[in-house]
Amino acid sequence: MASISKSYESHDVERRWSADWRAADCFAGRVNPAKTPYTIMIPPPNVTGVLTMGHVLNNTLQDILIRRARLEGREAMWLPGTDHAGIATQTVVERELRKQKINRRDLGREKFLEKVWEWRDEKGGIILQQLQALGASCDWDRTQFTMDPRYSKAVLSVFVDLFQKGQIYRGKRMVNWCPASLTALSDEEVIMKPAKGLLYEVRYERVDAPGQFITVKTTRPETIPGDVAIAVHPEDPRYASWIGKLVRRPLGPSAEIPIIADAAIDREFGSGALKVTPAHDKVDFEIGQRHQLPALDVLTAAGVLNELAGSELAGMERFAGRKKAAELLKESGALVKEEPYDNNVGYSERADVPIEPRLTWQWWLKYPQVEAAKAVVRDGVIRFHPERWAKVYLHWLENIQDWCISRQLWWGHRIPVWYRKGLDKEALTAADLADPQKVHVSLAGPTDPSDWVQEDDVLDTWASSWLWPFATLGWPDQEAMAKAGHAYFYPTNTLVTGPDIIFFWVARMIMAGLEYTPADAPIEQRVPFRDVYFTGIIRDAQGRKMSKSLGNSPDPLDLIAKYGADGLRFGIVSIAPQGQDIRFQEDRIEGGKNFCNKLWNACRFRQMSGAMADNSSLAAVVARLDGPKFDADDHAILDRLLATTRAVDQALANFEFSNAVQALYGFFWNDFCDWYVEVSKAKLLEAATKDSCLAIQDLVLRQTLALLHPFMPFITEELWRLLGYGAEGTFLMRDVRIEDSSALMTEFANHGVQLDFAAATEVSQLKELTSKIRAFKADNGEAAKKDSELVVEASAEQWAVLELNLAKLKRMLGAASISRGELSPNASACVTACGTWNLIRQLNAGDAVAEKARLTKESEALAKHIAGTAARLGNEAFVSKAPPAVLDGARKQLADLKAKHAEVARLLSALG
RNA sequence: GGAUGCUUAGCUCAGUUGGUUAGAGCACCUGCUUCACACGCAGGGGGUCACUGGUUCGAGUCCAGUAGCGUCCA
Repeated sequence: MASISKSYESHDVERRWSADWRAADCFAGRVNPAKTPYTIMIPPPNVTGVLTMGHVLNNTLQDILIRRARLEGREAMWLPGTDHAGIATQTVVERELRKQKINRRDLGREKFLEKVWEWRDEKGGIILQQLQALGASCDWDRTQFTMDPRYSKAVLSVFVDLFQKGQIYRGKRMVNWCPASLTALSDEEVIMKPAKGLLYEVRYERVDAPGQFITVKTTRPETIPGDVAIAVHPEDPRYASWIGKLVRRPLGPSAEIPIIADAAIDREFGSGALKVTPAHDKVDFEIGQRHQLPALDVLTAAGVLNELAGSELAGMERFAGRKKAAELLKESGALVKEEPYDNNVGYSERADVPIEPRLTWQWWLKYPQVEAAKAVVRDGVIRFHPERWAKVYLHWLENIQDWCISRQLWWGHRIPVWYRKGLDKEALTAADLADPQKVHVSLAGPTDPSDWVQEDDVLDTWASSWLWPFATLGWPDQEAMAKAGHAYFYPTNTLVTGPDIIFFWVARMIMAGLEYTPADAPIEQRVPFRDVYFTGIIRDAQGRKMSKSLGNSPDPLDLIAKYGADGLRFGIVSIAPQGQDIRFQEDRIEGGKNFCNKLWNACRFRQMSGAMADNSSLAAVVARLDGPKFDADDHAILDRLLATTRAVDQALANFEFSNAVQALYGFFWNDFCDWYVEVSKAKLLEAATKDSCLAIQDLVLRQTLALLHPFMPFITEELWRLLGYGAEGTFLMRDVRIEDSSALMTEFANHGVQLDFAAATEVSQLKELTSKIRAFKADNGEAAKKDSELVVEASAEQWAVLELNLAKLKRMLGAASISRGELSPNASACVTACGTWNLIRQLNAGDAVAEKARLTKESEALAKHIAGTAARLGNEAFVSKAPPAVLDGARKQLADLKAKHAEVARLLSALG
């Protein structure tokens, strides 16, 4: 067997196991009716993406769930893939092409798409390799891409189906227009940002009464040429006589526009009058509709003022146009005032430019299954963790708006709609759209393609990823579904994602899942997942969101190089409390690495301590235990092992990942390494106790490695092999079944090992004694002294306990001897209370004075505490109302305190 | 404006149905190259639990309000 090196070197270990696991096909999920499946679909990262800290957290958690499920004997399947990310990818490739002085429009649609595919084949999906470096145990052979031909077919067939069901329609409506990407966006893709702008007060002169003006306030004077009316509230007395009159538009081609009355007007804002510009504002558009007003669009798609804006503004970019418009209004005297104004401006999520409300033809989806989608979350068929996100989800569904699913892009699923040649797309009526002679909608396309023109638009990316949980399993193709094991792996179990895409993705997947499963199937079979775990957002140390532009996001690959994948995983999980945002601090990752090293060295110590015996199975290790010869430490460490096993089980069942990590860390470092391994050093010197002690170490290490494996897969697999727990060709990650605490106890019982759970009390007393004596030695500058002569005052019973543990204590206390003594009144000696025992120590005169002061202080503190407890017990209300257990606790506490107080008094008097 | 989360040690955070003297990691101080580990060991200091009021025998924990920070929605 290879010996274990002095420190853990992650790089080689990770590379080696990555390769071995892949070669042995350890990640594959296969249909196996003898096992219960456990499925996770990865939230597909953008194909343009690179690994961020958010991905590290999210995917580590998924890998923990998947690896744990495997260890529990379930058929785990984690399906990976990438999202074609319409706008993002198209933007990246366009940028690349621009460097070569190539414009997408010059290239043409087909050639451009070829370029995108080339880019994707060459550079796309790097993130999947990065996930492999992190140790993600995805079933890589199942990797999916939302633009794969088969997946695309699923997307388009859903479009056709929903169209046929009447859920999809085409309409000319106000959309969020991105003037940079030249496409419509859904409401969810618009980010509201506070902006500092100017509010312009502009006056419009009455046509029939020159010299009389009505003023309005606007942030967008450049759209004045698009004004078609001024609106006031019908009950506003200030304007009662104005309604129906005409005013002159103060900018752009000269025009006279009416003053109209509309109840939607806010009388409190500005002068109570609103300029109505239906082409450039959603509210104005609605007012325009109510009053049959035209919409004058003064902007081009790219956000440049057009000829309708008038010769002075035409050709100007919208923000320059705004400035110019203000100047022109000033010159003509129409600008009354200009003041700073804070408001919220919608930005395009992708292009990060202000969006423009714009009237365009788009495809819209009336969401299916809205009520059912509410019910499954409300009724707990799907459980959100933390639960509070359910409220956010339900609120969105309550106020749901139709989804604009068309995008004016090339990269994406081209909408399977064909228009009869020669038809004016912009002039189609609802009847036209329903007429198969004029509009053809199908997967296959028309049989006479030359007579038709296909829709240019593609679908919103989310209109493909909302099918992810089942389209990745071959749906709707029966043969592909059978091959992928759809019937076995669907529905999936857990979704791990960020709350930022609860609307984009989670809600839509639930609706799609419900829509595309048989309505008569049990509801548990129709939802796409049962549990949704929402991670927190990783922020930098200052609490800012990590972003490329701020450059405040560490590169996870650098962190892997520095701390190891396991260190990174362990560290990030340890700082990821349930559902709270996370402030990233690199020292926590360093802590993860240090823990790896600790684990490594504890195993190294085991290897150096004695020959390896049969570790090949739990039964084999347990058979080596010599139960009847266990001392208190043996009982206690196994007791703690069982408790830790239970704590981890429970934490994982509740998605409390950081609690699981904390339980393992505390157990292994403090209970095992700092205490049990230290007491082992004496036990290993005795032939009588050596073998059983080594067996206990083997047992603890075995169980700890299994419990830790989901969190730190590489180092645990390596140590598993090095310590002989698994034979060549077998893997901890694939071939091992983790035991829960009751299985461990059964195994112990089978081999005649009966744990004494009371031993923990004795051990905690020994720990207190040890710690007190060490503190005493440290106080006296004897911390490193190896040959202290210690005298302990103890009753016969107490001494009997100490005697059993003398060898261990001597070693840990640096004592040449520990003997029993009695305190006699003598100014040069005193005792220190060490839990149940007292340490007698010799003092010189000066130290005696200090000791007296110390004891006096302690006595006073005790007296104060006693008074408090006594007062509590003296309170009749407390005695009559508190539960018996609490009452007993208080009484016992008082008795203990009094005993301690008396003891301190005795020591004081002994000091003279 | 509505919703929601947070405020506990110098920092980042735990603290499960209310119950002894509120915990961890890091940082800090002291000592130690002890035959697994200095990526370590031992010892130590450090907290009016944001504020105000209420409920209760008892509040970090429950309720109401206030302030500050954050997020989502409009």
